[in-house]
Amino acid sequence: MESRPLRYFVAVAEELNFARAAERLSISSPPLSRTIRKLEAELGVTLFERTTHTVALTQAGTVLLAEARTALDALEAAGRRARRAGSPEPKLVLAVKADGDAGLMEAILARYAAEPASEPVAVRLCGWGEQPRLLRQGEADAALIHEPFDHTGLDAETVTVEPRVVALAAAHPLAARDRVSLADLDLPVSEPTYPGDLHRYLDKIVDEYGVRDLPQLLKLVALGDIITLLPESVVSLYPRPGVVYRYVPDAPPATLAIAWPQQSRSPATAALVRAAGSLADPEGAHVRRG
Amino acid sequence: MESRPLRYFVAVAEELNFARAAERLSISSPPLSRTIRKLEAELGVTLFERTTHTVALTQAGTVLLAEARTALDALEAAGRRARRAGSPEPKLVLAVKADGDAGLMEAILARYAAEPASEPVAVRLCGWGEQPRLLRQGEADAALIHEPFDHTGLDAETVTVEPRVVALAAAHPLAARDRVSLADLDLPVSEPTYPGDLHRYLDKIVDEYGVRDLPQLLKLVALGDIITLLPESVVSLYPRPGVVYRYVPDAPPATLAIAWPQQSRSPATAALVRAAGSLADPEGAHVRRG
DNA sequence: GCGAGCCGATAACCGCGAGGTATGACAGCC
DNA sequence: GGCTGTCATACCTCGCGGTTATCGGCTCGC
Repeated sequence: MESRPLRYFVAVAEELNFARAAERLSISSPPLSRTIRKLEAELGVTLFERTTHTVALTQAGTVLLAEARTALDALEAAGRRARRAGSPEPKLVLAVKADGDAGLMEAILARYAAEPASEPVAVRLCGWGEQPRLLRQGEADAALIHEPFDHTGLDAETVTVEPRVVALAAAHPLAARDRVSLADLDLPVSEPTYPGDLHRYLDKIVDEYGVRDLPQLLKLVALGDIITLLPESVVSLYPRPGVVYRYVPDAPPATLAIAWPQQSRSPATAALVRAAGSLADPEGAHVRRG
Repeated sequence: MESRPLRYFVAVAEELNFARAAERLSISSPPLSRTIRKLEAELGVTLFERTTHTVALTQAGTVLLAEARTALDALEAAGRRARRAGSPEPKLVLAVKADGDAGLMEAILARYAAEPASEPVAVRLCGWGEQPRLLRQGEADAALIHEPFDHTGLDAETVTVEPRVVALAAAHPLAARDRVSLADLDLPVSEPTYPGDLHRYLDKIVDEYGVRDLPQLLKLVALGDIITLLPESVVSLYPRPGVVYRYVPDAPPATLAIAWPQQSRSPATAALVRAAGSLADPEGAHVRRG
């Protein structure tokens, strides 16, 4: 199995249109068409159901799309990690969403610096939920990230668990109360599978309003357009005139984890994980693999 | 990053000799040499420390070797899984070492057949510890395997936990006893990290005597050359005149797990895992990911 | 119901780069 | 000091991945 045909296949599978896929790959469509046919022949399987005006994935194609993505990610990761390992002064790259460190970054780095296996650390700031991709593609060695996220190919360990607050417009009726319950908030989330629901809820807001970061999100809160649950640690970082924060004791807490690529067994990464893990309160901490 | 240079790199890294690597790849050495140099240039990193008579991996090379192996495995897996998914009647492939199913195979398959999402199952017999590779390279969808094994890229769930017996030559002094303790056996294994030690111990025997399966191993036992710990379930499967089995209550039990590739979320695989997992005794069962 | 417009497949051609052979440079060994 | 074994270089060839041009067929609009 070669990588190029798989890359081409992924492009077509994502576009479901040969012409657009070819453009995206910066080639013309004939070689793309040919390559896909050759791939199908090699696998002995039809990957696309084509009529003249529609392209659809077959069952085998659907399987291949998922597999190909992870394989190509692994390929990229191999190159990136080797490059970094050979750089004159290899640095450990720690990916963090801005202000997504629960205020623990300094403590983690300080503890890490005291470890014998420590190396210089470069902090890489990234956007909402970008961390898994960065780890999988070898652009980062470790990441601080809030649960839940897709653990595929990653190992993770809990760093800290924080209470939740709700961000409300100052004029909101509930703002008068000292603390509020989940039921008061009437969010479109169900209790049992809650963390995932909250994720989806945030995704919807991100889609709908196009917000890219916390300041923008809080602006919407101030305008009274939305309310949202946040980890306690953001309260002191984002004082906003029109926004009040209230504890939600019965909301599932926010879990911050440190994650790293599963096959990475480098002493430096291990030391960083140890440093972050040692901050966790003993009973709350646990390892989750996968 | 392309797959071909990586394949070449792995060959050289494993042979540590360009000529032999070229032969293994069925090419001549100049294009190999060139490709490696090009790869080094692309990564901006030297992968091998070469003198005229020795080739050694650099730090970056060591990192790349590990990463490349997993990436190439993923590539193979993509092809194999797509091929199987597209075959006229896709079958679920379950890898098992012969007699490594603790006698549960029939029960698992029967339960599975009752599941709504069940598909035909093909059992693939394999050798000692081959299962992880089969899963990673896409040759199997699930595997029954004894802990411990390398969980990288795999998820696993405990199926059953069995007591250990020791296989002794009939003439062995301890054969007179009804049950023996670990201390009596004087095996070169330490208690706390035991399962791994047992694995290493078996590996050593396999290396030293060239045994490939249980009958051969039991022959050595009958001859009095070795003693070995086994799961209880093999006792009734391998009655041997010169061999007696005795319980070892204080030995760590043998844990049989069902494992599957981490990214595999196919309903059929999930149903098989469910079927196998439902046989586990509730308190012994747990999911281990990674 | 028919023509215009898209879209994927095919054909013919081209150039790069992967592969081969021959040779060189160099170190260690009898 | 030749001999052997190693990796690198030089040079040639040819296949394959790339392009442009063209075809064939479905869909949609009027």
